[in-house]
Amino acid sequence: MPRAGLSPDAVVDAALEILDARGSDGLTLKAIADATGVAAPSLYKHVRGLPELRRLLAIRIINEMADQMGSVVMGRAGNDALEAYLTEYRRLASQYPHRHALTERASYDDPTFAAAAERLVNVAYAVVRGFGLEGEDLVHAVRSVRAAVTGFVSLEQGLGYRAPTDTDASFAYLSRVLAAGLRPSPTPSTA
Amino acid sequence: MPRAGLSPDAVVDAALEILDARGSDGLTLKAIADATGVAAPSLYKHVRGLPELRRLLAIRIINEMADQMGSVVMGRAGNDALEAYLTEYRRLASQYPHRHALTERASYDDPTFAAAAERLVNVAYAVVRGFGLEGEDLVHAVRSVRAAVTGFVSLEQGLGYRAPTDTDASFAYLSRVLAAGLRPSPTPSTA
DNA sequence: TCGCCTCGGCTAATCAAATTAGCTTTTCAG
DNA sequence: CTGAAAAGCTAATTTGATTAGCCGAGGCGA
Repeated sequence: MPRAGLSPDAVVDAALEILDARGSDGLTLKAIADATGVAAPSLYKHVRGLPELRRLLAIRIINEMADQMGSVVMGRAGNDALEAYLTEYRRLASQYPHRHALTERASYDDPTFAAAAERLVNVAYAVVRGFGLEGEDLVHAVRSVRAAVTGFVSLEQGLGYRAPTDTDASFAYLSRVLAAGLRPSPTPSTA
Repeated sequence: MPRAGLSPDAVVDAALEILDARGSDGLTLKAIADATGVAAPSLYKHVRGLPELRRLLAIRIINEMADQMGSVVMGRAGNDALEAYLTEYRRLASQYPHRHALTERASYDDPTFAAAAERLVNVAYAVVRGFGLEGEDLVHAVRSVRAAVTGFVSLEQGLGYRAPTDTDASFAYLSRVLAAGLRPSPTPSTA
């Protein structure tokens, strides 16, 4: 029997496909084993177990997001960049809803994960910095923007928005609120 | 052998305690059975299965949230109400992080669930309406506020905020951005 | 009060998935 | 060419969900 030629990365590849196709509940070692043409226990040669695999998967997803978000934002500034950031974030989340779900509540201690998360967050910093914010306000603004967009996506994917009102319009509204809020002068900073 | 005197409600009671204490992963029928002094299969006399139980639990949690949020907001208006709404939402989520997590991605078709969700959303409507918004803008604004606050809470609970910057201050910042954004006149509505 | 029927609980059994143990066979460095 | 580590495998265990089918408790009408 020839070897399957697996590797931690290959396992994560397969896991990602299964996550996209069957969701978080469908992401089982059994399913991954079948998909890679290997017996379930063999996966342990590449990955410590399911929790570890989920962690690796989250890292992969976040890194890919960072790449994608970074490339979309690049070459833009100010409102244009913010708009692109928000839109692309939402687009990604709706294209890969299960990735977003897996990622959303991820909270790992591990440094590799932290590094990936930092890359992603840095895109937001780049965008928000373009609004002339600095210091603490910059941090607050980044957190606010990320909170708003991730929250919107979660609600949109969950049951969130039942009213017949157009969701795109709501997103545009939120974008305007954020854009307006990020102007350094009037609103924030002074309570 | 005396009866345990269970009921669907009692099962949900026990489930809620276990959820709070051990988190979503710890929420197993086995654990609930032990906690209620009954054998696991007996639970099926009250609940269709784990998925059903989770649904009932989500309904319970959302209804309780609606009660609590409603009572906190009552008697307040405008910025004061918004502030109270946001603060209480965040407080609840941090007091019961696992409830928030269970609830966040809940998406059930069932009408009872929809009713509970509507009660909760209505609190937000009450708050936002105080800013003089109507029609579509009202819906957009409610969605924006809910997105922002749930997103903030999720990020805060996940790994979200690693920077040393004070999280309370960030939340206050977000609150200001929202309050400013809800003024009907300038910002939104016209793109 | 008595007898019956339903309901709530139980035990036994099945199934699925994770995980562990221990064996075998590639593979590839030397 | 050889030996050890790596990568698979099968067998076995564990845990939890769920199903099947049995049985007593107890409330209620006659």
